[in-house]
Amino acid sequence: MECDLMYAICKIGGRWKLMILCKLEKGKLRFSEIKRCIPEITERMLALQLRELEKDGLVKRTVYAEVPPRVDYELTDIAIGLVPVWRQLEDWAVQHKSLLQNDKSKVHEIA
Amino acid sequence: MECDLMYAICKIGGRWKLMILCKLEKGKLRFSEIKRCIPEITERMLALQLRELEKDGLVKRTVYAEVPPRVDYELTDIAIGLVPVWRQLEDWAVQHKSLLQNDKSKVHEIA
DNA sequence: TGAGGTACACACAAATTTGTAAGTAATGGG
DNA sequence: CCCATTACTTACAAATTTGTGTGTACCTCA
Repeated sequence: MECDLMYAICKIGGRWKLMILCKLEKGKLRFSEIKRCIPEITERMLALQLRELEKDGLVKRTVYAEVPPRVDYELTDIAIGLVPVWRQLEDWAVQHKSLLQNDKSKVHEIA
Repeated sequence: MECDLMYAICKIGGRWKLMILCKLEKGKLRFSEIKRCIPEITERMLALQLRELEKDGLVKRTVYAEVPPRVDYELTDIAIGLVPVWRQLEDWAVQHKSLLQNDKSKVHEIA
C-alpha cells in the first residue's frame, strides 16, 4: 500500500498541527502560551487541534491540580521524529519565497 | 517572522497536494494517469489541486495540440526540493503505525 | 463580596472544501 | 451518423472546518 503518505497527512494535515508541534519543540508549553505564540489561532481551534494531536499520540497533556487550572503540553517521542519535517519545510519555504522574489524583479525589469 | 512554516503549509497543505507531487516524482504523468494512481480523488479535485500547484510553481503543465487532448504534468525544480519531505513523512508514518500496533498488542495482553 | 485568572465546552453561524452529475470540444473510426 | 476518447468545466448539494460569543468551575487576593 502506498498510503503511508496519506496516513501521515491525516495525522498532521490540520491547518495548525505542524505549527503547534513546532512551537513545542523547545519544551513544554501551557495552553495560553501556545496561544500567545500563534496569535491567529482561536482558542477553540487550539483546543480541537490539541485534542486530536493528543489522541494520535503526538502530544502529551499534563493537568496540574491547581487553581486557576494549569495544563501543559509537550511532544511525544514519535512527534520528535517530525522535527526534520518542519525544518525542511521552513527551509523550503524560504527558497520558494526568494524564487517568487526573483520572478517579481524580472517582471519589473521587463515591464 | 516565524511564518515560513505557515507559508509552506499553505502551498502544500491541500489534502491531495503532497500525494500528487509524490506521484510525479518518477516523471511526467498525464491527468488520467495521476487519476489512476490516486483512485480516491475525484476529477474535480484533481483538476483544482493541479491548478493550484501550477499557480504556485510546483508543477509544470504541458498541453499538446492533439485530439483527444493530451496534457501532462511534471515537477518543477522547486517541487523537487520537497522530495525529502514526503520521504520523511512516509518513514514517519511507518513508525507511527508500528507504534499503534505495539500499543494494541499491549492492551490485548493486559485485557 | 467580588473581580480575576485558566483552560477549556457549547451552541450557533459562516466559510471553505469536497462530492455528484452532467456537459463540452474536436476528431478518428465503424 | 454516431460513438469513443481526454481533460477538463460548471452548477448545485452536502459535508467539513472554522469563527463568535458566552458560560463554567474553582480558588485567591484585594
